[in-house]
Amino acid sequence: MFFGRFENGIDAKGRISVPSGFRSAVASDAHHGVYVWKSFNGPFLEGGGDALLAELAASMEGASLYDAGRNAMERQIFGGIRPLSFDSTGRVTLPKAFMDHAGLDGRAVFVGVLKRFEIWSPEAYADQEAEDRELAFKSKDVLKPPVRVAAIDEPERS
Amino acid sequence: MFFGRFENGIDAKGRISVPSGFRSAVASDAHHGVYVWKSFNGPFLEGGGDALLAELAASMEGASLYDAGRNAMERQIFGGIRPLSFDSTGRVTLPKAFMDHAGLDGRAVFVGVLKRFEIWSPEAYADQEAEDRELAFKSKDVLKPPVRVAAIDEPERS
DNA sequence: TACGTTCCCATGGTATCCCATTTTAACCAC
DNA sequence: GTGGTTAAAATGGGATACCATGGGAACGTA
Repeated sequence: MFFGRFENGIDAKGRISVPSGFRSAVASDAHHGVYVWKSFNGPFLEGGGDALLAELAASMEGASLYDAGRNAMERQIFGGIRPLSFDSTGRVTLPKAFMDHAGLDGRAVFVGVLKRFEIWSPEAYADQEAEDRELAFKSKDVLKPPVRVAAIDEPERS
Repeated sequence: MFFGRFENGIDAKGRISVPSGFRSAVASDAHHGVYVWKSFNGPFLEGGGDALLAELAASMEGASLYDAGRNAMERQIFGGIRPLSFDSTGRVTLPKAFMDHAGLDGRAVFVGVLKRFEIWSPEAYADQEAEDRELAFKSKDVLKPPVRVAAIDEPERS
């Protein structure tokens, strides 16, 4: 499970430390690292561990094998997934294309959303957050979370 | 289940003893600790155990994985949650950002509210309590609680 | 040769762990 | 009820390990 917001630096080689809490969330996986892809939902990256891949595969089961939408989504998601390995200090190297997609430059924000996590540029995340606040408020009756959504603040350095 | 009011100290490292009754409430959880987040509802923290987390996660089910409202709410809620682990004596260390949100400085009040608990600064809690007492009194006929609301007293040292 | 990628080691800061002490609460005997 | 004994809880501080980050060496490829 991935929790919390953390902002870390990206060095000249494209390396970034994965927050330690995120690392321990995938510590028992066969793959010593995380799977990351360009979100087709916006200018950010998504990622997760072995468990997430299984869930994504399962969520495709509903549609027919040759449904056009399913195939498009499969290509988008699975075709674009890159397994990134941790180095000895827990960093991964982001492919340049990923950084371009998310507009990353120097720093990045990790956001844990249980089974997944997202990687945003600090600027894009600030914008998205404002939108999220409104959307979450509108959706609160549909999703009925046990806590009320009202205010949000800065991600912290990990 | 979390019950009672307890006031404990926060040391220079940001550590605070979780009341032993609260610890035993999550003793059987997989996570040896509690999940805490900044309340969306005021200047205090909220927390709970695995059971509460499962309830939060369940409230997200039903919407498509990429429903915009769900995504927004996931980022807002889970992005703000931090799992805090107990040390060998049952303390957790509060992130600085959390202490700022709740205005904590030196001491804090734990309030058990069944599935959840709240963490207040003693001053903010005193204010809130005065308000609560009045509100609870006004609402007693509307809500028809099975127990009578009459008097409230000091939080005890745990 | 020039460049990119992958290891490897070094460092400063922070948080975690461990041990010791104090305080509080619970229990028992009288 | 009183006093004393014991166990549990809360607190304090120092040592240690971990985290995030920077840079260099080795390797492969264009």
